Amino acid sequence: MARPSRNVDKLLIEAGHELLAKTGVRGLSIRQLTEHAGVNLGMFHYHFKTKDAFVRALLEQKYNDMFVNLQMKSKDNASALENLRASINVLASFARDNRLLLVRLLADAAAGESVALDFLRTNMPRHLKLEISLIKQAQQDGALKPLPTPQALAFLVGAVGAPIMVGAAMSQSSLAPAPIRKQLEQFVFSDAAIAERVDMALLGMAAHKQTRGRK
Amino acid sequence: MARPSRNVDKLLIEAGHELLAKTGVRGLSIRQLTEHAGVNLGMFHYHFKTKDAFVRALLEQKYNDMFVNLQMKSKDNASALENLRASINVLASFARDNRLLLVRLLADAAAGESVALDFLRTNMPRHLKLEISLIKQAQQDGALKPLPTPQALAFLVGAVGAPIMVGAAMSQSSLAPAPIRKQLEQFVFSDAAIAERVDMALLGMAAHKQTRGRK
DNA sequence: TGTGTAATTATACGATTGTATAATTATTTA
DNA sequence: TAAATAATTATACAATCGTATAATTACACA
Repeated sequence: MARPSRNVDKLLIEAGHELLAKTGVRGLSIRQLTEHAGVNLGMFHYHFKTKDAFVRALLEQKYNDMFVNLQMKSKDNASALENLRASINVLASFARDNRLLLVRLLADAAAGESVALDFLRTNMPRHLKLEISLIKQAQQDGALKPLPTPQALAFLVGAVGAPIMVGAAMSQSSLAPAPIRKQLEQFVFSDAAIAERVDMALLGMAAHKQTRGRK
Repeated sequence: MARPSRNVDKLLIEAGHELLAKTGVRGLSIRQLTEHAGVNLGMFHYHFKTKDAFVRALLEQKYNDMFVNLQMKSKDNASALENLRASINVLASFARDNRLLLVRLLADAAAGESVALDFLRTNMPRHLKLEISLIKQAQQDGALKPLPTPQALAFLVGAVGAPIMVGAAMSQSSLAPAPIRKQLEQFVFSDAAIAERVDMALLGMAAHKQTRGRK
């Protein structure tokens, strides 16, 4: 190496993390990025060549940072239902902590952004695998009533996770005034609120002696 | 009027509805739009001036088309809980029927698109007002356990609605393979699946003699 | 039949985008 | 000290974007 690097690639990555959470993939402009990082425009192409490659690197790094701490270990001595409860709680707290990026990622994916779609396609199934098997196990145990897996998973994840995503989107888009945000923090984002939703969802999915008629 | 109109404005609106559901606000290009409508580029400015105005017109019209059929009438002789159950079912079926546009709208809003945000800010509260009051009423009746309103509403809407939105996004983005889509149709989108989720959610929120400890 | 006028066309402007590259700088090493 | 070379700069290109407008067309009506 002839000339020592000023590590502008790291500056770019850093700025990228800040901006991506605010603008999403499509809204992220390279010039805005380099300006924010205090770096020459040409350096972007020098290090990353294309925007897609950059965002990929960004997501990959964030993914590694985030998911290192997400080790889910089931206890063999506990029931499938209790393992599921614990697992969903961990997953939801994790989603809460990284809600800004997750909301962006989902929004980008919904908008058809291929980088975001690829990322989700590659990484999401891995993290839902455990939950799916626990749901099936708990159903076999008779602790949860037999539901089609897509329905069961969607219900559980929706009931617990959707409030987090919607809350995050509302907070960031100023769709909610300041006082509402405080309420969100306490009643939707807190560990207690998450645990409460998990309990309610599992209670709703529980096997009951008598199915309630609808309507 | 000197020269008879060929009604290109209606062609544009029609093409707009088709494209908006696929591309979102940001991804919608005027040239792509006029091309799709088989119309000269200049006609766009002639009729709508700006993209924002066009999208506003698009959403307004869609809104009128959609929400005409969404008349929610509570029955006085039924309990608040049963009124809530019926109301959520109607709302969810409605979301299911218009899921393509709704997903786009949410994604655009999450991306900070001001037209989408304005639309949601203006129209969403009106439709949730009834549900909020019914939740409070059912809680006073002792049918639902006392939860903070944001938590109760988010849980209910998330549990019932999130599966629809996620399913729609997955179907459209080819994030789900074809066989999975068939499953979605049956186990997530159907009236029966919706009703099942509503029942489960309300069951989870119900007042129970003894609160289950968590963990 | 000719005139007024609304609808339509072709074209252009300026801004912004992602990407690319030749020239210059600053350092290591021989 | 000179040569080699990685890092950095300034600048440019082609495409696309939303928006705008002068010129042309086609019809209603007097």
